[in-house]
Amino acid sequence: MKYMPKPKINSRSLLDEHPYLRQTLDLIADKWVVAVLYVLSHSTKRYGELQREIGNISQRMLTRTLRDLERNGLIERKVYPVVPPMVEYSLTPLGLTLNRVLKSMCDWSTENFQQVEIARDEYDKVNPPI
Amino acid sequence: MKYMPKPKINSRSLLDEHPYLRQTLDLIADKWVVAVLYVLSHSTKRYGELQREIGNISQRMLTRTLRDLERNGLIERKVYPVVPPMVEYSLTPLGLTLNRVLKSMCDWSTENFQQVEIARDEYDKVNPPI
DNA sequence: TTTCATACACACATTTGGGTATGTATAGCA
DNA sequence: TGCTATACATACCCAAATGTGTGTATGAAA
Repeated sequence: MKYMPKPKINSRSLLDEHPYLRQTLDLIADKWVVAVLYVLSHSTKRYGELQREIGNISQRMLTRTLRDLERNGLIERKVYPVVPPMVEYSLTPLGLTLNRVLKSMCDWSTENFQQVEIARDEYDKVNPPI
Repeated sequence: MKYMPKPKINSRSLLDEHPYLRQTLDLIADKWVVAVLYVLSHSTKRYGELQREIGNISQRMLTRTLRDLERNGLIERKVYPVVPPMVEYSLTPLGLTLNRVLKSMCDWSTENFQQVEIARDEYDKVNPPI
C-alpha cells in the first residue's frame, strides 16, 4: 500500500475553540477534586466527615484539595472559634453550578462502567500484561 | 464558645453508594484523558492531529493515554500498513456515551470559568502568595 | 545518497503527587 | 497530672508521573 498523506487543513486546536476548557480541565479533571465536590454536593460537611466519606484520602491531599477549591471560589470554609476546632465546608453558588457535571459523571458510572471492565479483560487477553 | 460535637450518623461513605463512581474517577478524572476524548468526540483523528489539536501534550503522554483509553474500550485504534505509518483513532460506541459528560464540562467552562478567575484574584489579595 | 515523514519505543532526568510522622492549641475528663 | 479530641500546618521522603532526547523502519522525493 502506498503512503497517502492527509491534507493538513483544520489543524488549529479544537481545545482552543472553547478558551476556558483547558483551564477548567486543570481545575476539575482531578480525582480528589471531584470526590470532594461530590460529597459536598449533598450537604455541608466537616473536615473529618469528608475524610471518612471519601475513605482513602490522606490529610495532606484533603487539606490541599480544600484549599485549592476555596481559592477557586468553589467551596466556602467556615471556621468556628471553638476548642477543639470546628470547620465546615460547603459549596458556594459557583460550586453548585458544577452539580450538572458531577451528576452526569455519576450517572455514566452506573450505566456504563461495567462495559469498561469487560473491555479491559478482553484487551488483557489479547495483549497479555508482561 | 463551647465545643459542641455533631452526632456521627450517616458516616458511611457517600462515594460508595455508587459503586463504580470511584473507579470512574480513576478512569476519566484526568486532564489528558478528557482532552483526548474531547477532540475525538468531533471526529476520527490521526496521532499527529491529536498532538497538534491538544497542543501541549508530549508524545509520551499522548501514547500512554491512547493506550489506556483503548484498553478501557473507549477508543478504537486502526493501523494502516503503510510507510510511513498511519494510525487512526476514534471513539467506540462506549466512548460515545461519554459525550454528555464532556459536553456538560465544556458548557460549564464557558459559562462559569470567569468567576473562578475573579475568586482567585480575591483570594490572593487576602492571602498573598508567599 | 541524503533527507523527510509518521508513530511510536525506550532510556534518562526531573518534577510532582502523595504518605507518614510530628507539632499546635486548649477545654474537659479521668 | 496527664490524656483525648479536632483540624489542621509543616517537614521529610519515596514513588509515580511526566518531559526530553534519541532511535527505528522504510518508501519516496530531492
